[in-house]
Amino acid sequence: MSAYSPSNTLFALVDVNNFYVSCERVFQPKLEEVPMVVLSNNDGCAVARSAEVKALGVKMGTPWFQMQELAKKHGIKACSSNYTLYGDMSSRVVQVLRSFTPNLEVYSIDESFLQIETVLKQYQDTIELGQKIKQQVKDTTGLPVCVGIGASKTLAKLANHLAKKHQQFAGVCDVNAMAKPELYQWMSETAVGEVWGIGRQIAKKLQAQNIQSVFDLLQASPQAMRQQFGVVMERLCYELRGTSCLQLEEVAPAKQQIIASRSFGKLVTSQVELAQSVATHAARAAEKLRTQNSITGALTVFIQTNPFKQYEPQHHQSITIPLVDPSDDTLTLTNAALAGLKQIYQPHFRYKKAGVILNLISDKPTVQQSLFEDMESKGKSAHLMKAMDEINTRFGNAVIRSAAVGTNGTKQAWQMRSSNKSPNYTTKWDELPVAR
DNA sequence: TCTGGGGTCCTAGGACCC
DNA sequence: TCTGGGGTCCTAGGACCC
Repeated sequence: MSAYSPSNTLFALVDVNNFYVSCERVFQPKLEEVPMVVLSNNDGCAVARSAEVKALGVKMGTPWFQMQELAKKHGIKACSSNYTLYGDMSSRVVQVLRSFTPNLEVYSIDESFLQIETVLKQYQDTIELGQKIKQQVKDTTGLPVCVGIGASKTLAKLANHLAKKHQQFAGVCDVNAMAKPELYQWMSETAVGEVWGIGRQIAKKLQAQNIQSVFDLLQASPQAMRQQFGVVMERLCYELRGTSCLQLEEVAPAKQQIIASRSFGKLVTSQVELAQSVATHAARAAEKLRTQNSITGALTVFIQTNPFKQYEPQHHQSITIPLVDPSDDTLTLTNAALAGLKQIYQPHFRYKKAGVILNLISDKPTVQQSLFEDMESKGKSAHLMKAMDEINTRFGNAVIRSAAVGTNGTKQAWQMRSSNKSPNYTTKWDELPVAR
């Protein structure tokens, strides 16, 4: 049996180009064509770049002070961020998209997935639909978007990337409608690190085994990828092959945590100053908590030194304070946070950041896995390999959570548990021949 | 001198119960 | 039949996303 069912679904990913920059330009048209960035809190670093600035090779997150020279040379303008404005623009975009289909997932502030196979019959083809969406968003909100279409979310993401990068798509790309050779060509020209879910670390490991392009990854065996990188990677491989594993999430799942944190404009050493900041964060977090009608059963406080100051002593400390009675009360949460701070604070360090995390109450089961390989390394391997073969032939691709082998002197027995992500084969004893 | 602020999921491993 | 650490909860931390 397989956890992955084939489907004929078609996803469209609609993504606003350079979202924060584009929002600023809607209200300041004179910034159109001007190379510009939007800066983070404290005007620390660039969190959005215009196309011109990207073309200059400026990376996401580049500190503003590091690009002074470049800015002077190319006339780069900088804006402080205005998240209220961006949030408002975001909901306007979503409103337009909903007029195309109710089957929509708001994935982030500037991206939505649409399930489009049912809408399609009103249009000549997917490209026409994509262009309509693009035009409609532009006319209504002033924001430029690109549309990527594919048989899975991951492919829709990839298509969106192609639409953004390559002029000839005119902002709309459907990898599902493409002939295979053409798709493979694009895939081999796209670095594996561009795939949704492949970050820096994994990309590095993949490249080390000569998986450089998206096409290379497509060729790799999902099972082998799972062994090395885990179940998320396996899912991703199937997604790339056009088997959809990630569903549209039309209703946003309840949040599991709420974070309120800030960097300091300058380094802080005194407990009093830290306490002021922690109290502010606790209050802000409590406010967020109440607006979504939840309560918290535990609260985490953390303080950190500046990781960029390599030669300064580093201190990352956090503590979780359980609340006897789950609460949403500002005073209760603030007091708990301050009590936590008292326990982790150490003088002599220069702190850069402080924050509060609320852990929301949920009935989600915890997931644990331990691997055969690990048990083997603990010296239980004598008969484990046999047991493993046995288990594999019987249960195929079940995710094994733990396994054990025992003996009564003449017979071997094994026990396994699967994870709760796959069919639950809980405890099961069986006999194996004794190995010698 | 100056380097964001949110989130998610998965895995490892300790502690305690039986 | 009845093997032997398994069951379960919790926390920390790494990887990813925008």
